[in-house]
Amino acid sequence: MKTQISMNFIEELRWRGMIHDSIPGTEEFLNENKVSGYIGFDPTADSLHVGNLVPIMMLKYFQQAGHTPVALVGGATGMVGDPSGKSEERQFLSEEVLRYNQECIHKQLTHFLDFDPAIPNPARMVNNYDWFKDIGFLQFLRDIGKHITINYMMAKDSVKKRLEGDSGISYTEFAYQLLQGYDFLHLYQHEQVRIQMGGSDQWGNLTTGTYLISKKLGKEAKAFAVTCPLLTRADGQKFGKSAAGENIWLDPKKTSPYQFYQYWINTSDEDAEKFLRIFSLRGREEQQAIVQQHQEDPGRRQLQKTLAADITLLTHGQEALDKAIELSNFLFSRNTTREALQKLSLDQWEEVSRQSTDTISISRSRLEGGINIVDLLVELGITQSKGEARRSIEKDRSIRINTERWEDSSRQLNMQEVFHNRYFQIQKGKKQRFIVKVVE
RNA sequence: GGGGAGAUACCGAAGCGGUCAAACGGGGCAGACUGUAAAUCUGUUGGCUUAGCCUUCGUAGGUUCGAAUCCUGCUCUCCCCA
Repeated sequence: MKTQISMNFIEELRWRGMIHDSIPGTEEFLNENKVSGYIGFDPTADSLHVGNLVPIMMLKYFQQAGHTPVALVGGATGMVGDPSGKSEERQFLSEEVLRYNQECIHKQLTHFLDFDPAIPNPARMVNNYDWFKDIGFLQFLRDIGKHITINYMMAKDSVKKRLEGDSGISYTEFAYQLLQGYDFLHLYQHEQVRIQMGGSDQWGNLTTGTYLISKKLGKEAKAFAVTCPLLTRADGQKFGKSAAGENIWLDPKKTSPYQFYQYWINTSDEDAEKFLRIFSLRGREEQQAIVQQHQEDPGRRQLQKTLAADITLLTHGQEALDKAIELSNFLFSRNTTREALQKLSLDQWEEVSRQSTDTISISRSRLEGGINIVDLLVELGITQSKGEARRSIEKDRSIRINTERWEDSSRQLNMQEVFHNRYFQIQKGKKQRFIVKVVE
């Protein structure tokens, strides 16, 4: 991963549409100094998800601009809970779970940031538990609490909303901003960090940090902050969630590269250009050319394909990307007919099934005597109930076996549909494709 | 502590003794049109051994030939007064 292109970081973010707010003077300061900057990640799950990708890309561009990115995992703050954007008090996670999650997140970040100590600005990873674990409550009150007034803390939007709301806010979450502010101060003093970045919902927390630094270290101490807008989708759905509302994870075990690729390929025209700007490492001119191509021939969906390929490459690597594309082409190509499936070798089927976590299995004994199609669809979880299965077949006419429409809900399916004694395909509608593996 | 309103399917919301598996809207799924876009139009959306049967209208009982609808206890939510 080569990341040594020097550029104006803020300018870069600007054309990519990634600036929501920044402290005055940030651009000049970054142009004159190569510094360290950080973003915090919550260790609330054992994988990052697509929603975390925006801050990750910020760090990526930060590093490309010659600065040093620091990823902070909130081992301590994660134990407390950020009230920003939350209407209710958060549940605690155990220390053990948090630690495991931190490790996983660290691993994932290495895909995006260059941690190689041989380069001048290798990325670093810190965990705020390391400096919080030894601080006593009294010490914290004297060192930090003294510098910030309650008035200041209550003026924050995140706090105000909760004070107005019904469920209130606990002292713990109220104090959260002090913890995050202290993070910045600590990193400022010990890691030469001069800027904190984050989503626009973090603005209040970031400014508490810069405020604390100036209070504690004096006016000469220069600290900056930049936030990016929260990503939205034109259709109003949450960005980074599947139709079912589940997160799209970066962990290939949770969301397969194929599914990941499919998430992006399904991006609407309206969103694709915006997303490409944020997530694609391609430069401005190149992106403009792609957008133009797309406008000339939208049917080719060059924009979505580029978007999906670029992000999948970055997240999962070349090999996984190639396979995701291959599988997508195979499953969605018009040329794929029953005959084409029949021609596939067993190895090819193995390959296809390995890539897709939409692969489901059924035991040979269930199939050999013939199984009712309705029972099969329910057993495989393709439909929720037999009623739905019948509706899909007879009313919607949306079930296809090995690309051919299945018309009769009472007809039995048997080993004749199974290729190489092992695999066959089921489609429900236009977008749901399943590889079924016959197991012993 | 006193008074009032309410809890209906994935969500919102009608229904106020039979014709209610429950109007309508949203969401979901599917079909048509397309480009695995968007918009639009259409169908569908508790389960089953489907001319029928079973389970659902906060929860437990009761009244009735018959209850989502009436009565009682319980739980929870919201509002007003203190």
